[in-house]
Formats: sequence, C-alpha cells, structure tokens
Amino acid sequence: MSPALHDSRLRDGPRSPGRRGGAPNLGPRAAAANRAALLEAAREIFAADGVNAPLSAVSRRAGVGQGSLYRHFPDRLALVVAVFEEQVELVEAAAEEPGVELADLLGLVTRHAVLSAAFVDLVSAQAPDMRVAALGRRVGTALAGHLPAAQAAGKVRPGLTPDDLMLAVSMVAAAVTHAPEGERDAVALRAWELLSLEVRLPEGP
Amino acid sequence: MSPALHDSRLRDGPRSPGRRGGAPNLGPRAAAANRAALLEAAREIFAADGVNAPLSAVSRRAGVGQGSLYRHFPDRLALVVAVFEEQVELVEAAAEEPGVELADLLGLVTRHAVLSAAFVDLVSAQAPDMRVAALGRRVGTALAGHLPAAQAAGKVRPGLTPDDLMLAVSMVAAAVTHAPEGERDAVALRAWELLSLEVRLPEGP
DNA sequence: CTAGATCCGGACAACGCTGTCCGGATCTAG
DNA sequence: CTAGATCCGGACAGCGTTGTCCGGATCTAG
Repeated sequence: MSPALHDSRLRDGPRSPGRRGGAPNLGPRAAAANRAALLEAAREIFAADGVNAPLSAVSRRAGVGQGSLYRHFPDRLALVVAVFEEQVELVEAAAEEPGVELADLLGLVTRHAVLSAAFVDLVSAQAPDMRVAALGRRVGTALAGHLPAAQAAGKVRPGLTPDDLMLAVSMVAAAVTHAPEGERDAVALRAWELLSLEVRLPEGP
Repeated sequence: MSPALHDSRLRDGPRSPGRRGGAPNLGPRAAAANRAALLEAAREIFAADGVNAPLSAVSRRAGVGQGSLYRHFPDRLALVVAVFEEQVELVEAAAEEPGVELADLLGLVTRHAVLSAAFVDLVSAQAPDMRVAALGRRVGTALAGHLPAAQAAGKVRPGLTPDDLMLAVSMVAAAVTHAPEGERDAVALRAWELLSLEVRLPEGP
C-alpha cells in the first residue's frame, strides 16, 4: 500500500528538533564485535523466550543500538537464521569427527533442544523460508550419514528412515522445551528411551 | 504504577462525542448463544493460529462485539481454559465408555493434537496457572486408568508410567502441530509407532 | 403503554514492538 | 590540521492488540 508513509520527514517537516546523541564510530573492528555480541545475545534471548522475543531485548542485551541490529540483520528471520546456522555448523563439525556415532549427534542436538524446537517451529511455519528449510536439510544429512552404521550395529530398528530421525528430534526437542528448567536432562533421556533410540548427552548446559 | 490512567474519562473530559451505535439486547438466550459461538470460534482460531492469536479475531469470527467476549471471558486464559475444558470432558467421557482401550483414548487425544500442543505450551508456561494444571491432571488420570489393562494385554512395555504417557502425548502433539496440514494423520501414526504405542485414530478431522 | 433493567456491539485509548532515520563522534586521507 | 567518509546509538512514528466504556435497542414488569 501507500509507500514511504513511514518516513516522518514526509509528515512532520524536515525534522522535529528533538535532541539526539551521536555515538562513536569505533571502526570496522567494532562492527564485527557488534555482530558477534548480537548473535550471542540473540542465542540467549531466543533460548529463554523463544524466537518471537522482542528484538529490542536482543539489542539491549547486546549493548548496541537498534540501528546496529537492523544494519546487520535486516529482519527477524535473518537474525534467527544466523543463530541457527551456528548450531548447524556445530553439528556438522561433530559429524565429521572420527569415532562419532549417531548417539553422540542426537545428544548434541538435544543440547540445543530449546533452539531446535524454535527451529522446528520455523521450518514448519506457513511460509517456510528457503534458508530455514536448507538448514533443516543440513542437519538431516548429518544425522542420516551415521544411520547406516547404527543400523549395522543393531542399535536402531531396521525400518528407521532419515525422516524418522528428524521426526524424533523434533519430538524430543518439543518435550525438552516444555519441561521445567531443572528436569530437562531427565526428560530428554526418558524421551529418547521411549523412542528406543540410544543417546549420549554431552556435558554441561 | 499510576493507576486508572487507562480511563479516557480522566484525560479527555466526560467523553468525546463520537457516534456510537447501540446494539439490540436479545435477552439471556442470546447471551448463552454468544458464549457458545465464542467458544466455537476460539476453538477454530486457536487450532489454526495458536493460543496467542488475537482475541479480536475470535470475536469477529464469532460475530459478536469485543465487549461480549470480555464479558464472558475476562482474560485470554479464561477463554483458553474454557476451550480446553470442553476437550478434556470429551476425553473423560470416552474413557468411561465400555470397551474403550488405551489406544482409543490416545487416538482421541491425537485428534485434538493441535489444541493439545497449545495446551502443553500453557501447562509448562513460566506461570503455570492452577486451572490449566488441573485440566492436565484430569487427562492424565483418564489415560492412566486404562494403562493397567493395556499392560496386562502386553500392548505396552512393562515399565511405562502415567507420566510417560503424558510425555508421549506431548511429543506426538508437537510433531502433529508442526506437520503440514495434509500429512498430519500420517505423521501422528508414525510418531506413535516410533514410541511403540498402539493407537486407533478416530474418523474425520 | 410506560418505565426501568439488561446487555449488546463496536469505538477508542493505552501499550509494546518493529523498523527507520539522522545527529554527530570517530577514523582516514592528504 | 582539515575535510570527508563511515557507522553507531537511540529517538520516534506507525501499527496491531488489548481491554474498557457507553449509547441505545430490546425485553420485562406493572
């Protein structure tokens, strides 16, 4: 609809004289630091309050201005995708390490369960963004690569498909997300047990 | 903080003279009809858009004014609880019918899965409302009552507890909610299969 | 038929969030 | 040292949602 109506200059004249503070330009090094701070803040806020948490909270926690947030991540989805991409890369890296089994990968994904649940929310949103879907596929690929070995070792039922794995992950992620803070590990372990899948949970939170 | 600032009379004088239409009073019969229409509309809207959907959408779909909505249900939680209560009563009624098995109840709950998922969201919210928690317990009780029979028939693993059942329900509910509209039944069946639990899905949507 | 009680519908103000815009501080080049 | 480029922080307007308020239509009693 009517474009540019958001531009206050078109409504109020050149500008109301409100006082505005200028902020230092710390150079391109600070730009990268800001981006990192925003990503970390977003990871924490999203994990605590879900991916619909106010972005203003993210910029506040990161200690940067709103402007910087929107400069680095034009919209909410860009920020969310950036956060998830970090997690996906962690899983992919783990999948390449020698001696790693399916159970370890499932444990790793479970550790990121709260974010995973939010991720699943997005993957299955009514307008499944292409970038998000691609990230989901990368996780699926990483897991599927270790499925044959697990099947050969008799650790998972014969008929289990890669899609089943993703379904199981989303189920556990949801369960963990809904569990009270202090019982998440126990709930996760029980959930995997109900699914008859072996899991090795990595240390700490 | 400063109370009553919401009251426009304290700010703008007695009232701005804006024209307002009056609406007919159709008597107490209409009041009950309104309440029913609101519940039905809420059920549909919540199922489609989640329990955080705008309440204005509910009143619009029900074809009643905002005032009527807030008169019957003072806040969002009251409306949500009322909707869930209907579903819980359905499950409880089914549990009392002769010849019903655990698999039937699980199927029934699965049919309300989208609402169940929203329900789980609320049960595990940071401020778990007492009314919501009580509803959750009622479902748990209904399911648990049929657990011994299922165990005796060898249909579920020996160590399964009532809590496990609720956990499984929440997992399936999450999976179904995230599945695309057309695949929900298939996903639900597969999810129950991964959990090694028998389920009999009732007809229709 | 009249007076009063009831209660419906929707206008409306407050509020929180999003995304934009710009003054001005800092950095770099010459 | 000066001029220009860069980019940061936060003010701010628009927007959608919530919950309140009231004019007046309908119903009921006498």
